[in-house]
Amino acid sequence: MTDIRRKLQTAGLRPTRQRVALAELLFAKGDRHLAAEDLHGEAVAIGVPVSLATVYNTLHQFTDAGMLRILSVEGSRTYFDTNTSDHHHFYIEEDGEVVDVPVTAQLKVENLPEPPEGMEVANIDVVIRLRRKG
Amino acid sequence: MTDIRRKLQTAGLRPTRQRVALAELLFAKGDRHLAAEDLHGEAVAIGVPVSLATVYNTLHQFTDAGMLRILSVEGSRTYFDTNTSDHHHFYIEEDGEVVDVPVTAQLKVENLPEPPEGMEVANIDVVIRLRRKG
DNA sequence: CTGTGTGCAAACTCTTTGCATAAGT
DNA sequence: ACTTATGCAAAGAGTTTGCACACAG
Repeated sequence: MTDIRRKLQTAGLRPTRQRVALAELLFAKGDRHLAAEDLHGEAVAIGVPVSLATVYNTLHQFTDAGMLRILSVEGSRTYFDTNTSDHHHFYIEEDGEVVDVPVTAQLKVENLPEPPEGMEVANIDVVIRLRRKG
Repeated sequence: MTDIRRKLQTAGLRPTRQRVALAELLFAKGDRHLAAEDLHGEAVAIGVPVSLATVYNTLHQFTDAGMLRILSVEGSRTYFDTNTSDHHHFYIEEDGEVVDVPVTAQLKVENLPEPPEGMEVANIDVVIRLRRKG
């Protein structure tokens, strides 16, 4: 609670009603991947009538502050990930659902190539696309 | 030429003027990643006045036929990849540009986790996001 | 001929923006 | 008070769709 307010302060963001509420939703229950509309729905559901535009603003501010990451998955919607450390994802096309690869899997990427001149690696996304067996 | 027509036939697609022209653009020069508007621009540039809607239709038909793949990169635009085999990408955020990781890099993904019950791996996308060194 | 493909324009979805109002310090 | 955040509604980008006309087999 107060640590959420502190977290926001540190990021240079005023701990407004909306931002605190959204941050609580995002960071209370471990790793989450969600789109703006999902978060908006949750906020409204618990009686925090924030606007969708503010949810978008807030998600981007949190991303700029390093509190969230944007997932590399195709599709029209942008997914934000509350886990900003290096980890990887299953992606189920049919449902557009994203699931963490369990850390216990110890998935490793080997022989990482040299990036082109003047570039450095920002991060690595591994997306394992799944389809229903049949 | 005729092999492109055959390729289309095999996929159950009539080799129409537009589809042949688009297929030639796509598959003539090795691996390419492009968005619908890019391909549309190229077609118009060489005097094949195909409509954007047809380019979208065609790209999806080719994808369904396994001739193209959709890339897992975030962002508003959908990128299609003419290389459908397992290979990986650099993604330069600032430019929205996608570059193949050279095959010589021999990048390997190890300890691939078990997919959840009833699921199988369709493919694996590794996106190495780059930023300008500074 | 018959059925599929194409093109246009309109519709749609997700996201961003401008500006007046509200809230934080 | 002063400044930044919020909300609304409108605009924007990319993509999809419906339907009349055109073309391939």
